[in-house]
Amino acid sequence: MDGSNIPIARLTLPEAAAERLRTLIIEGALAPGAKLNERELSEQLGVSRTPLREAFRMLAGDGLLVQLPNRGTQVVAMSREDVQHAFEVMGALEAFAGELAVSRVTDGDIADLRALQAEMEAAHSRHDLPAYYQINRVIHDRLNAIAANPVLTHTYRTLNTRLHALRFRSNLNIAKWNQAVAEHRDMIAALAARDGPALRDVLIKHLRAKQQAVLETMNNEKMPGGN
Amino acid sequence: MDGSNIPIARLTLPEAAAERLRTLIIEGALAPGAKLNERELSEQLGVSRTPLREAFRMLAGDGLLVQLPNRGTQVVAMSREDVQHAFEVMGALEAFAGELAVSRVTDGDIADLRALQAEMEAAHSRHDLPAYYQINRVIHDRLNAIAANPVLTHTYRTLNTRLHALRFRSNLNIAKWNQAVAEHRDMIAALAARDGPALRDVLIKHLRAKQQAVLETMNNEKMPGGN
DNA sequence: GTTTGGCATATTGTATACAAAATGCAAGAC
DNA sequence: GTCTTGCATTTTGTATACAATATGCCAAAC
Repeated sequence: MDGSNIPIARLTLPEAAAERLRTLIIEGALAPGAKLNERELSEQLGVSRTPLREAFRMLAGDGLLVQLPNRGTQVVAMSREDVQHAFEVMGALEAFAGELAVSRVTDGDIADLRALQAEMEAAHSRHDLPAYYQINRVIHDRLNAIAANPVLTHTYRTLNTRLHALRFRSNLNIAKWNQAVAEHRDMIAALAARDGPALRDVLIKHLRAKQQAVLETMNNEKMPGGN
Repeated sequence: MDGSNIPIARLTLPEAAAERLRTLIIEGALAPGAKLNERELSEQLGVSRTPLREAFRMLAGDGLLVQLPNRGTQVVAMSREDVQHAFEVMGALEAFAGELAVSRVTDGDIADLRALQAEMEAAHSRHDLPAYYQINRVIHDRLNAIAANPVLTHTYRTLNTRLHALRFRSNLNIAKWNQAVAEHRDMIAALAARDGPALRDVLIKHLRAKQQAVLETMNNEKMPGGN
Protein backbone atom coordinates (compact mmCIF):
# COMPACT_ATOMS: atom_id res chain seq x y z
CA MET A 1 0.00 0.00 0.00
CA ASP A 2 0.88 3.63 -0.37
CA GLY A 3 -0.88 5.63 -3.02
CA SER A 4 1.82 8.17 -2.40
CA ASN A 5 -0.29 9.45 0.52
CA ILE A 6 -2.03 11.85 -1.80
CA PRO A 7 -5.76 11.29 -1.62
CA ILE A 8 -7.62 12.40 -4.71
CA ALA A 9 -8.51 16.02 -4.35
CA ARG A 10 -12.10 16.69 -3.34
CA LEU A 11 -12.68 20.27 -2.52
CA THR A 12 -14.92 21.06 0.39
CA LEU A 13 -17.34 23.94 -0.15
CA PRO A 14 -15.45 26.49 1.92
CA GLU A 15 -12.27 25.69 0.01
CA ALA A 16 -14.01 25.93 -3.34
CA ALA A 17 -15.65 29.20 -2.37
CA ALA A 18 -12.33 30.60 -1.15
CA GLU A 19 -10.69 29.58 -4.41
CA ARG A 20 -13.39 31.29 -6.41
CA LEU A 21 -13.24 34.44 -4.32
CA ARG A 22 -9.47 34.56 -4.57
CA THR A 23 -9.76 34.59 -8.34
CA LEU A 24 -12.45 37.25 -8.29
CA ILE A 25 -10.31 39.44 -6.05
CA ILE A 26 -7.13 39.01 -8.06
CA GLU A 27 -8.91 39.66 -11.33
CA GLY A 28 -10.47 42.74 -9.84
CA ALA A 29 -14.07 41.57 -10.21
CA LEU A 30 -14.25 42.26 -6.50
CA ALA A 31 -12.65 45.67 -6.15
CA PRO A 32 -10.39 46.66 -3.26
CA GLY A 33 -12.49 48.01 -0.42
CA ALA A 34 -15.66 46.38 -1.71
CA LYS A 35 -18.04 45.26 1.00
CA LEU A 36 -19.15 41.65 0.72
CA ASN A 37 -22.74 40.94 1.63
CA GLU A 38 -22.94 37.41 2.97
CA ARG A 39 -26.43 36.52 1.86
CA GLU A 40 -26.05 38.06 -1.56
CA LEU A 41 -22.67 36.49 -2.23
CA SER A 42 -23.73 33.10 -0.91
CA GLU A 43 -26.64 33.11 -3.37
CA GLN A 44 -24.36 34.09 -6.21
CA LEU A 45 -21.93 31.31 -5.41
CA GLY A 46 -24.70 28.83 -4.77
CA VAL A 47 -23.64 27.94 -1.24
CA SER A 48 -25.11 28.78 2.11
CA ARG A 49 -23.65 31.37 4.45
CA THR A 50 -21.89 28.88 6.70
CA PRO A 51 -19.26 27.63 4.25
CA LEU A 52 -18.96 31.13 2.81
CA ARG A 53 -18.05 32.51 6.21
CA GLU A 54 -15.36 29.87 6.57
CA ALA A 55 -14.01 30.93 3.20
CA PHE A 56 -13.94 34.51 4.50
CA ARG A 57 -11.86 33.43 7.48
CA MET A 58 -9.37 31.69 5.23
CA LEU A 59 -8.96 34.64 2.92
CA ALA A 60 -8.73 37.03 5.85
CA GLY A 61 -5.84 34.90 7.09
CA ASP A 62 -4.18 35.35 3.72
CA GLY A 63 -4.65 39.09 4.00
CA LEU A 64 -7.01 39.31 1.04
CA LEU A 65 -10.06 40.21 3.11
CA VAL A 66 -10.58 42.31 6.19
CA GLN A 67 -13.21 41.41 8.75
CA LEU A 68 -14.75 43.92 11.12
CA PRO A 69 -16.84 42.46 13.94
CA ASN A 70 -20.54 42.99 13.30
CA ARG A 71 -19.75 45.08 10.27
CA GLY A 72 -18.96 42.52 7.73
CA THR A 73 -16.13 41.65 5.45
CA GLN A 74 -14.47 43.67 2.75
CA VAL A 75 -11.77 43.23 0.18
CA VAL A 76 -8.51 44.58 1.50
CA ALA A 77 -7.52 47.98 0.19
CA MET A 78 -3.79 48.29 0.52
CA SER A 79 -2.37 51.71 1.14
CA ARG A 80 0.80 52.95 -0.48
CA GLU A 81 2.59 52.13 2.77
CA ASP A 82 1.19 48.61 2.82
CA VAL A 83 2.48 48.05 -0.68
CA GLN A 84 5.89 49.39 0.22
CA HIS A 85 6.08 47.20 3.29
CA ALA A 86 4.92 44.13 1.44
CA PHE A 87 7.46 44.62 -1.31
CA GLU A 88 10.22 45.14 1.21
CA VAL A 89 9.44 41.82 2.82
CA MET A 90 9.10 40.14 -0.57
CA GLY A 91 12.55 41.42 -1.39
CA ALA A 92 14.01 39.99 1.79
CA LEU A 93 12.33 36.66 1.16
CA GLU A 94 13.35 36.40 -2.45
CA ALA A 95 16.90 37.42 -1.65
CA PHE A 96 17.00 34.64 0.87
CA ALA A 97 15.53 32.24 -1.64
CA GLY A 98 18.40 33.23 -3.91
CA GLU A 99 20.96 32.48 -1.25
CA LEU A 100 19.47 29.06 -0.61
CA ALA A 101 19.21 28.39 -4.31
CA VAL A 102 22.91 29.14 -4.79
CA SER A 103 23.79 26.46 -2.27
CA ARG A 104 21.50 23.88 -3.86
CA VAL A 105 21.31 24.58 -7.55
CA THR A 106 22.37 21.91 -10.01
CA ASP A 107 23.70 22.34 -13.53
CA GLY A 108 20.46 20.87 -14.78
CA ASP A 109 18.48 23.60 -13.00
CA ILE A 110 20.63 26.23 -14.64
CA ALA A 111 20.09 24.74 -18.06
CA ASP A 112 16.34 24.80 -17.41
CA LEU A 113 16.46 28.39 -16.29
CA ARG A 114 18.49 29.40 -19.32
CA ALA A 115 15.85 27.83 -21.53
CA LEU A 116 13.12 29.73 -19.72
CA GLN A 117 15.16 32.90 -20.00
CA ALA A 118 15.37 32.40 -23.75
CA GLU A 119 11.60 31.98 -23.92
CA MET A 120 11.20 35.12 -21.86
CA GLU A 121 13.47 37.12 -24.13
CA ALA A 122 11.53 35.85 -27.12
CA ALA A 123 8.28 37.04 -25.56
CA HIS A 124 9.97 40.32 -24.78
CA SER A 125 11.22 40.91 -28.29
CA ARG A 126 7.82 40.21 -29.81
CA HIS A 127 6.23 42.47 -27.17
CA ASP A 128 4.03 39.71 -25.80
CA LEU A 129 3.31 41.00 -22.30
CA PRO A 130 1.00 38.19 -21.10
CA ALA A 131 3.49 35.54 -22.16
CA TYR A 132 6.24 37.52 -20.48
CA TYR A 133 4.35 37.66 -17.19
CA GLN A 134 3.59 33.98 -17.43
CA ILE A 135 7.21 32.97 -17.92
CA ASN A 136 8.33 35.48 -15.34
CA ARG A 137 6.15 33.79 -12.78
CA VAL A 138 7.43 30.37 -13.73
CA ILE A 139 11.01 31.53 -13.29
CA HIS A 140 10.41 32.99 -9.85
CA ASP A 141 8.53 29.87 -8.80
CA ARG A 142 11.42 27.82 -10.08
CA LEU A 143 13.88 29.78 -8.01
CA ASN A 144 11.76 29.09 -4.96
CA ALA A 145 11.59 25.42 -5.84
CA ILE A 146 15.37 25.23 -6.06
CA ALA A 147 15.64 26.92 -2.66
CA ALA A 148 13.64 23.93 -1.39
CA ASN A 149 12.17 25.54 1.68
CA PRO A 150 8.40 25.01 1.79
CA VAL A 151 7.90 27.52 4.59
CA LEU A 152 9.65 30.14 2.53
CA THR A 153 7.68 29.24 -0.57
CA HIS A 154 4.39 29.45 1.27
CA THR A 155 5.19 32.78 2.89
CA TYR A 156 6.35 34.16 -0.42
CA ARG A 157 3.27 32.93 -2.26
CA THR A 158 0.86 34.39 0.26
CA LEU A 159 2.45 37.81 0.10
CA ASN A 160 2.67 37.65 -3.66
CA THR A 161 -1.03 36.86 -3.97
CA ARG A 162 -1.87 39.85 -1.83
CA LEU A 163 0.15 42.02 -4.15
CA HIS A 164 -1.44 40.49 -7.22
CA ALA A 165 -4.77 41.57 -5.77
CA LEU A 166 -3.78 45.06 -6.76
CA ARG A 167 -4.46 43.74 -10.29
CA PHE A 168 -1.25 45.32 -11.17
CA ARG A 169 -0.76 45.13 -14.80
CA SER A 170 1.59 47.91 -13.76
CA ASN A 171 2.41 50.48 -16.37
CA LEU A 172 5.47 48.65 -17.53
CA ASN A 173 6.98 51.02 -20.03
CA ILE A 174 9.57 49.83 -22.52
CA ALA A 175 12.54 51.10 -20.55
CA LYS A 176 11.41 49.29 -17.39
CA TRP A 177 10.68 46.18 -19.35
CA ASN A 178 14.12 46.15 -20.90
CA GLN A 179 15.61 46.64 -17.47
CA ALA A 180 13.59 43.77 -16.00
CA VAL A 181 14.75 41.38 -18.71
CA ALA A 182 18.34 42.44 -18.16
CA GLU A 183 17.97 41.85 -14.44
CA HIS A 184 16.75 38.36 -15.15
CA ARG A 185 19.85 37.71 -17.20
CA ASP A 186 21.99 38.93 -14.30
CA MET A 187 20.02 36.74 -11.97
CA ILE A 188 20.76 33.56 -13.85
CA ALA A 189 24.37 34.56 -14.32
CA ALA A 190 24.78 35.06 -10.56
CA LEU A 191 23.11 31.74 -9.90
CA ALA A 192 25.31 29.96 -12.43
CA ALA A 193 28.38 31.54 -10.80
CA ARG A 194 27.05 30.41 -7.41
CA ASP A 195 27.52 34.00 -6.29
CA GLY A 196 25.05 34.45 -3.43
CA PRO A 197 25.71 38.10 -2.64
CA ALA A 198 25.45 39.09 -6.29
CA LEU A 199 22.16 37.22 -6.62
CA ARG A 200 20.85 38.93 -3.49
CA ASP A 201 21.64 42.31 -4.97
CA VAL A 202 20.04 41.56 -8.29
CA LEU A 203 16.88 40.22 -6.70
CA ILE A 204 16.49 43.13 -4.31
CA LYS A 205 17.05 45.57 -7.14
CA HIS A 206 14.55 43.65 -9.25
CA LEU A 207 11.90 43.79 -6.54
CA ARG A 208 12.49 47.46 -5.95
CA ALA A 209 11.88 48.18 -9.61
CA LYS A 210 8.63 46.21 -9.48
CA GLN A 211 7.62 48.10 -6.38
CA GLN A 212 8.31 51.36 -8.11
CA ALA A 213 6.18 50.42 -11.09
CA VAL A 214 3.26 49.41 -8.87
CA LEU A 215 3.48 52.56 -6.80
CA GLU A 216 3.44 54.67 -9.93
CA THR A 217 0.35 52.85 -11.11
CA MET A 218 -1.30 53.57 -7.77
CA ASN A 219 -0.40 57.23 -8.07
CA ASN A 220 -2.06 57.41 -11.43
CA GLU A 221 -5.19 55.66 -10.26
CA LYS A 222 -5.99 57.49 -7.08
CA MET A 223 -5.34 60.86 -5.57
CA PRO A 224 -2.37 61.22 -3.27
CA GLY A 225 -3.07 60.98 0.41
CA GLY A 226 -5.83 58.56 -0.40
CA ASN A 227 -6.29 55.24 1.17
CA MET B 1 -13.87 63.56 15.22
CA ASP B 2 -11.31 60.82 15.49
CA GLY B 3 -11.17 58.38 18.35
CA SER B 4 -7.95 57.26 16.74
CA ASN B 5 -10.05 54.88 14.65
CA ILE B 6 -9.65 52.22 17.26
CA PRO B 7 -13.07 50.89 18.24
CA ILE B 8 -13.23 49.36 21.70
CA ALA B 9 -12.37 45.73 21.44
CA ARG B 10 -15.30 43.34 21.47
CA LEU B 11 -14.26 39.86 20.65
CA THR B 12 -16.55 37.79 18.53
CA LEU B 13 -16.92 34.15 19.53
CA PRO B 14 -14.70 32.72 16.78
CA GLU B 15 -11.95 35.17 17.72
CA ALA B 16 -12.27 34.39 21.39
CA ALA B 17 -12.24 30.67 20.70
CA ALA B 18 -9.20 31.02 18.43
CA GLU B 19 -7.40 32.97 21.12
CA ARG B 20 -8.14 30.33 23.70
CA LEU B 21 -7.08 27.51 21.40
CA ARG B 22 -3.88 29.30 20.50
CA THR B 23 -2.98 29.46 24.17
CA LEU B 24 -3.85 25.82 24.72
CA ILE B 25 -1.69 24.81 21.78
CA ILE B 26 1.28 26.94 22.75
CA GLU B 27 1.13 25.77 26.35
CA GLY B 28 0.97 22.21 25.13
CA ALA B 29 -2.43 21.45 26.66
CA LEU B 30 -3.33 20.46 23.13
CA ALA B 31 -0.43 18.30 22.05
CA PRO B 32 1.03 18.32 18.54
CA GLY B 33 -0.84 15.86 16.37
CA ALA B 34 -3.85 15.79 18.69
CA LYS B 35 -7.17 15.35 16.91
CA LEU B 36 -9.77 17.92 17.82
CA ASN B 37 -13.33 16.67 18.07
CA GLU B 38 -15.63 19.50 17.14
CA ARG B 39 -18.59 18.63 19.31
CA GLU B 40 -16.51 17.77 22.33
CA LEU B 41 -14.35 20.87 22.07
CA SER B 42 -17.30 23.15 21.41
CA GLU B 43 -18.92 21.90 24.61
CA GLN B 44 -15.72 22.42 26.57
CA LEU B 45 -15.38 25.96 25.30
CA GLY B 46 -19.07 26.66 25.71
CA VAL B 47 -19.71 27.66 22.13
CA SER B 48 -21.48 25.93 19.30
CA ARG B 49 -19.71 24.23 16.44
CA THR B 50 -20.20 27.06 13.96
CA PRO B 51 -17.95 29.65 15.61
CA LEU B 52 -15.51 26.92 16.61
CA ARG B 53 -15.10 25.88 13.01
CA GLU B 54 -14.36 29.48 12.06
CA ALA B 55 -11.72 29.51 14.76
CA PHE B 56 -10.26 26.35 13.23
CA ARG B 57 -10.00 28.08 9.86
CA MET B 58 -8.18 31.02 11.40
CA LEU B 59 -5.69 28.87 13.22
CA ALA B 60 -5.16 26.69 10.17
CA GLY B 61 -4.25 29.87 8.33
CA ASP B 62 -1.69 30.60 11.00
CA GLY B 63 -0.27 27.12 10.54
CA LEU B 64 -1.19 25.98 14.04
CA LEU B 65 -3.82 23.52 12.92
CA VAL B 66 -4.12 21.17 9.98
CA GLN B 67 -7.47 20.41 8.42
CA LEU B 68 -8.18 17.29 6.43
CA PRO B 69 -11.45 17.23 4.47
CA ASN B 70 -13.99 14.98 6.15
CA ARG B 71 -11.38 13.84 8.63
CA GLY B 72 -11.30 16.69 11.00
CA THR B 73 -8.75 19.03 12.42
CA GLN B 74 -5.58 18.35 14.33
CA VAL B 75 -2.83 20.29 15.99
CA VAL B 76 0.10 20.66 13.64
CA ALA B 77 3.01 18.34 14.31
CA MET B 78 6.10 19.91 12.84
CA SER B 79 8.78 17.64 11.54
CA ARG B 80 12.46 18.31 12.01
CA GLU B 81 12.56 19.65 8.48
CA ASP B 82 9.62 21.96 9.13
CA VAL B 83 11.43 23.37 12.13
CA GLN B 84 14.60 23.87 10.16
CA HIS B 85 12.77 25.60 7.37
CA ALA B 86 10.81 27.81 9.72
CA PHE B 87 13.94 28.88 11.55
CA GLU B 88 15.70 29.63 8.29
CA VAL B 89 12.91 31.95 7.26
CA MET B 90 12.78 33.50 10.73
CA GLY B 91 16.48 34.21 10.39
CA ALA B 92 16.02 35.92 7.05
CA LEU B 93 13.15 37.98 8.42
CA GLU B 94 14.91 39.00 11.57
CA ALA B 95 18.07 39.86 9.67
CA PHE B 96 16.01 42.10 7.46
CA ALA B 97 14.34 43.64 10.51
CA GLY B 98 17.84 44.40 11.76
CA GLU B 99 18.76 46.13 8.51
CA LEU B 100 15.65 48.27 8.62
CA ALA B 101 16.18 49.01 12.28
CA VAL B 102 19.68 50.27 11.58
CA SER B 103 18.33 52.82 9.17
CA ARG B 104 15.63 54.01 11.56
CA VAL B 105 16.91 53.59 15.08
CA THR B 106 17.15 56.62 17.35
CA ASP B 107 19.46 57.22 20.28
CA GLY B 108 16.43 56.93 22.52
CA ASP B 109 15.72 53.45 21.16
CA ILE B 110 19.26 52.40 21.88
CA ALA B 111 19.07 53.71 25.43
CA ASP B 112 15.88 51.70 25.91
CA LEU B 113 17.46 48.56 24.50
CA ARG B 114 20.51 48.99 26.71
CA ALA B 115 18.21 49.18 29.72
CA LEU B 116 16.44 46.01 28.61
CA GLN B 117 19.79 44.33 28.02
CA ALA B 118 20.80 45.19 31.59
CA GLU B 119 17.58 43.65 32.89
CA MET B 120 18.24 40.59 30.79
CA GLU B 121 21.76 40.19 32.12
CA ALA B 122 20.43 40.55 35.64
CA ALA B 123 17.92 37.76 35.00
CA HIS B 124 20.73 35.72 33.50
CA SER B 125 23.06 36.14 36.43
CA ARG B 126 20.40 35.14 38.94
CA HIS B 127 19.46 32.19 36.69
CA ASP B 128 15.88 33.33 36.27
CA LEU B 129 14.93 31.58 33.05
CA PRO B 130 11.29 32.73 32.81
CA ALA B 131 12.29 36.36 33.31
CA TYR B 132 15.03 35.91 30.74
CA TYR B 133 12.59 34.58 28.14
CA GLN B 134 10.17 37.37 28.91
CA ILE B 135 12.76 40.10 28.40
CA ASN B 136 14.18 38.31 25.40
CA ARG B 137 10.81 38.45 23.76
CA VAL B 138 10.40 42.13 24.56
CA ILE B 139 13.75 42.90 22.99
CA HIS B 140 13.00 41.07 19.77
CA ASP B 141 9.58 42.72 19.57
CA ARG B 142 11.28 46.02 20.13
CA LEU B 143 13.66 45.43 17.26
CA ASN B 144 10.68 44.72 15.04
CA ALA B 145 8.95 47.86 16.22
CA ILE B 146 11.99 49.93 15.32
CA ALA B 147 12.05 48.34 11.88
CA ALA B 148 8.55 49.80 11.51
CA ASN B 149 7.26 47.43 8.86
CA PRO B 150 3.90 45.97 9.92
CA VAL B 151 3.92 43.34 7.21
CA LEU B 152 7.29 42.13 8.43
CA THR B 153 6.14 42.17 12.05
CA HIS B 154 3.03 40.18 11.26
CA THR B 155 4.88 37.60 9.20
CA TYR B 156 7.51 37.24 11.89
CA ARG B 157 4.93 36.92 14.67
CA THR B 158 2.96 34.24 12.85
CA LEU B 159 6.02 32.12 12.25
CA ASN B 160 7.24 32.67 15.77
CA THR B 161 3.93 31.50 17.23
CA ARG B 162 4.12 28.34 15.20
CA LEU B 163 7.54 27.66 16.63
CA HIS B 164 6.40 28.44 20.14
CA ALA B 165 3.79 25.74 19.65
CA LEU B 166 6.63 23.26 19.96
CA ARG B 167 6.48 24.24 23.63
CA PHE B 168 10.13 24.70 23.40
CA ARG B 169 11.48 25.39 26.73
CA SER B 170 14.49 24.12 24.85
CA ASN B 171 17.20 22.54 26.88
CA LEU B 172 19.11 25.75 27.25
CA ASN B 173 22.28 24.67 28.97
CA ILE B 174 24.52 27.18 30.69
CA ALA B 175 27.00 27.42 27.83
CA LYS B 176 24.27 28.16 25.31
CA TRP B 177 22.65 30.62 27.65
CA ASN B 178 25.90 32.52 28.10
CA GLN B 179 26.34 32.57 24.37
CA ALA B 180 22.84 33.90 23.79
CA VAL B 181 23.35 36.76 26.23
CA ALA B 182 26.64 37.62 24.58
CA GLU B 183 24.95 37.64 21.18
CA HIS B 184 22.39 40.07 22.50
CA ARG B 185 25.19 42.35 23.59
CA ASP B 186 26.70 42.18 20.11
CA MET B 187 23.31 42.87 18.65
CA ILE B 188 22.86 46.12 20.50
CA ALA B 189 26.43 47.13 19.79
CA ALA B 190 25.91 46.62 16.05
CA LEU B 191 22.69 48.57 16.18
CA ALA B 192 24.30 51.41 18.09
CA ALA B 193 27.10 51.47 15.52
CA ARG B 194 24.47 51.50 12.77
CA ASP B 195 26.32 48.55 11.27
CA GLY B 196 23.72 46.70 9.23
CA PRO B 197 25.85 43.82 7.97
CA ALA B 198 27.22 43.14 11.44
CA LEU B 199 23.69 43.10 12.87
CA ARG B 200 22.59 40.72 10.13
CA ASP B 201 25.37 38.33 11.02
CA VAL B 202 24.65 38.43 14.72
CA LEU B 203 20.94 37.86 14.26
CA ILE B 204 21.39 34.97 11.87
CA LYS B 205 23.91 33.37 14.19
CA HIS B 206 21.53 33.92 17.09
CA LEU B 207 18.67 32.26 15.27
CA ARG B 208 20.82 29.34 14.22
CA ALA B 209 21.78 28.73 17.85
CA LYS B 210 18.11 28.76 18.84
CA GLN B 211 17.32 26.37 16.01
CA GLN B 212 20.05 24.07 17.18
CA ALA B 213 18.71 24.05 20.73
CA VAL B 214 15.19 23.27 19.58
CA LEU B 215 16.34 20.49 17.27
CA GLU B 216 18.29 18.90 20.10
CA THR B 217 15.22 19.02 22.28
CA MET B 218 13.26 17.29 19.53
CA ASN B 219 15.93 14.63 19.24
CA ASN B 220 15.67 13.90 22.93
CA GLU B 221 11.90 13.72 22.90
CA LYS B 222 11.22 11.50 19.96
CA MET B 223 12.93 8.82 17.99
CA PRO B 224 14.86 9.85 14.91
CA GLY B 225 13.08 9.45 11.62
CA GLY B 226 9.86 10.14 13.39
CA ASN B 227 7.37 12.74 12.41
C1' DG C 1 -30.84 74.26 10.91
C1' DT C 2 -28.76 71.04 13.54
C1' DT C 3 -28.94 67.48 16.73
C1' DT C 4 -30.97 63.79 19.32
C1' DG C 5 -33.85 59.81 19.99
C1' DG C 6 -36.43 56.03 18.52
C1' DC C 7 -38.07 52.89 15.36
C1' DA C 8 -37.98 49.78 11.07
C1' DT C 9 -34.93 47.31 8.26
C1' DA C 10 -30.92 45.00 6.92
C1' DT C 11 -26.94 42.40 8.15
C1' DT C 12 -23.99 39.84 10.89
C1' DG C 13 -23.45 36.34 14.73
C1' DT C 14 -24.68 31.89 16.73
C1' DA C 15 -27.14 27.64 17.46
C1' DT C 16 -29.26 23.77 15.83
C1' DA C 17 -31.07 20.40 12.62
C1' DC C 18 -30.21 17.60 8.87
C1' DA C 19 -27.12 15.34 5.25
C1' DA C 20 -22.99 13.07 3.89
C1' DA C 21 -18.96 10.88 4.80
C1' DA C 22 -15.69 8.16 7.53
C1' DT C 23 -14.79 4.82 11.18
C1' DG C 24 -15.08 0.65 13.75
C1' DC C 25 -16.88 -3.68 14.49
C1' DA C 26 -18.79 -7.99 13.58
C1' DA C 27 -20.20 -11.63 10.64
C1' DG C 28 -19.27 -14.31 6.82
C1' DA C 29 -16.20 -16.12 2.98
C1' DC C 30 -12.09 -18.16 1.72
C1' DG D 1 -6.52 -17.30 10.70
C1' DT D 2 -7.01 -13.56 7.51
C1' DC D 3 -9.50 -10.86 4.43
C1' DT D 4 -13.63 -8.85 2.83
C1' DT D 5 -18.24 -6.92 3.21
C1' DG D 6 -21.99 -4.63 5.23
C1' DC D 7 -24.05 -2.21 8.87
C1' DA D 8 -24.30 0.85 13.09
C1' DT D 9 -22.20 4.68 15.00
C1' DT D 10 -19.62 8.66 15.10
C1' DT D 11 -18.00 12.75 13.07
C1' DT D 12 -17.74 16.22 9.76
C1' DG D 13 -20.17 19.18 6.21
C1' DT D 14 -23.93 22.26 5.04
C1' DA D 15 -28.29 24.64 5.40
C1' DT D 16 -31.43 27.09 7.89
C1' DA D 17 -33.66 29.35 11.76
C1' DC D 18 -33.23 32.53 15.30
C1' DA D 19 -30.75 36.26 18.03
C1' DA D 20 -28.03 40.31 18.39
C1' DT D 21 -26.14 44.20 16.40
C1' DA D 22 -25.70 47.92 13.14
C1' DT D 23 -27.72 51.12 9.77
C1' DG D 24 -30.69 54.50 7.95
C1' DC D 25 -34.59 57.28 8.20
C1' DC D 26 -37.84 60.29 10.18
C1' DA D 27 -39.73 63.02 13.64
C1' DA D 28 -39.27 65.87 17.50
C1' DA D 29 -36.57 69.02 20.39
C1' DC D 30 -33.64 72.81 20.93
